[in-house]
Amino acid sequence: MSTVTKHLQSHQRRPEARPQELLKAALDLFAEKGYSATRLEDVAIRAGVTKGTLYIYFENKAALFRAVVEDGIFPVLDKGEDIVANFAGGTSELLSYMTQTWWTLVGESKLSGICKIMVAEAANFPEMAAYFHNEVIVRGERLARKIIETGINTGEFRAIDIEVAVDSLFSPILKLMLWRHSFANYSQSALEPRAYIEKHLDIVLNGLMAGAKS
Amino acid sequence: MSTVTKHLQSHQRRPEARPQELLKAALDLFAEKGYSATRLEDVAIRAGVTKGTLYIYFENKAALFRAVVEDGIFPVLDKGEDIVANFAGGTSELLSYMTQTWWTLVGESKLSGICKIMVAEAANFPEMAAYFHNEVIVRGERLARKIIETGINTGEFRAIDIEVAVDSLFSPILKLMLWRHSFANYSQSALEPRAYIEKHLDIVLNGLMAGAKS
DNA sequence: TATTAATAACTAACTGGACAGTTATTAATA
DNA sequence: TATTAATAACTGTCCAGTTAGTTATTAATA
Repeated sequence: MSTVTKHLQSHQRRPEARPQELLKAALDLFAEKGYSATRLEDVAIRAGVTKGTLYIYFENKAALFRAVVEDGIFPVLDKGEDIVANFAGGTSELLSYMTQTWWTLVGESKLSGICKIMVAEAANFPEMAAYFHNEVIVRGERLARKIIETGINTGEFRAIDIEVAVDSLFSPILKLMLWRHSFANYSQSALEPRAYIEKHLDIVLNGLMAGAKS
Repeated sequence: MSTVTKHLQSHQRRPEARPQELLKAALDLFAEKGYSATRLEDVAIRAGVTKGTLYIYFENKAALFRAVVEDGIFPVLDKGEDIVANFAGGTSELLSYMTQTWWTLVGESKLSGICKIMVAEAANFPEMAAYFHNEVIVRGERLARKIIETGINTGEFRAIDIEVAVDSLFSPILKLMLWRHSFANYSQSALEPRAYIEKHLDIVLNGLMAGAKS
């Protein structure tokens, strides 16, 4: 065992850039493989460093994951809250705009993988699950509720159960995100996500029954 | 290291009962922890045997999981196909009956955990994912399609996109199943699943818009 | 401006625990 | 007594987290 090890390569030192590069690599791998199956060594290699370096910037695997969530999802929620607070048009238009924006910023991006991870690993990492639930899900649901409440208050929507309406509207988009990271290669859909979302909104807004309006 | 080991206990030999007991124990643990995080030793112990015995009855972990799926879900799909083939009433009633039956047989049972596992691990176990997709998801979707096609043909439903309608109707139930095994402890719903499902069907059948019928 | 001392970014190699799968041995049962 | 269910102890591998050692970079001093 040679204690005198040759270090053949010289390594750039860029302490400002490392955290973001590690977060990007981590998001890629977490989204692809899930939490447990992602190896920190792979994350490090993808970011162009070794595992030891990763531990300089992040305390442990859980802290890295938390940082990925905060870095990726919080800005999207901020944006969503901003849109809802400032939107001028009708509630149906807001719903359509919000879901399409969500799809662009989350569904299409690697962030949609976070959602799969949380469903998958919540039972094994209760602390992580509680954090994600409180910081992301609750916040997202509050946003959705607000939209539907507005629709009911303006008389645009019927006075249905808001909790259920939130899920009737957003569960298919959740499914779309989950499928992208699970069965995408096996289930070939005839539709693009954006068209799918529009058709879905049409169904939920206007109903399946013949004789329902427009 | 004593090669001469004392075997203090005497062990019952019940080769007929073992497989079912192992399947039951495996379903419990898979549903609770997921696929990777479930240890075969724990499955064996819960079934009252040791790990070596498990390997007498199942070739490996993947084979055990496959057996759990076949043993648990195939009978439910059989039953679903039977119901659809023989139902007499209207399509809305059939939808309601099917979703409630599904909830009783799958949602409420440990089987709902299988769904979570597949979403979670599909990317890491492509063979398992392909199998599950072809044998369970495709079969379930075919069933759902048939119901909606019937509704359109009888004039009960509008001529909407069937693929989208299937998801508009069933995604919230999927969400209910996934949540049961992930965020259940954090998100307290005001509604029981059965009431939730009825309200959801009301929304999708009749629409969210004010002025849509009944 | 050239030299050198201090700092900390970074690496490579290690540790320890976990777990899928194997096997030699024991003992129940037909 | 022959068969085989069942066990206990093992092997090999994987991986999060640690640490001892190396070197790029900064800045103080000559």
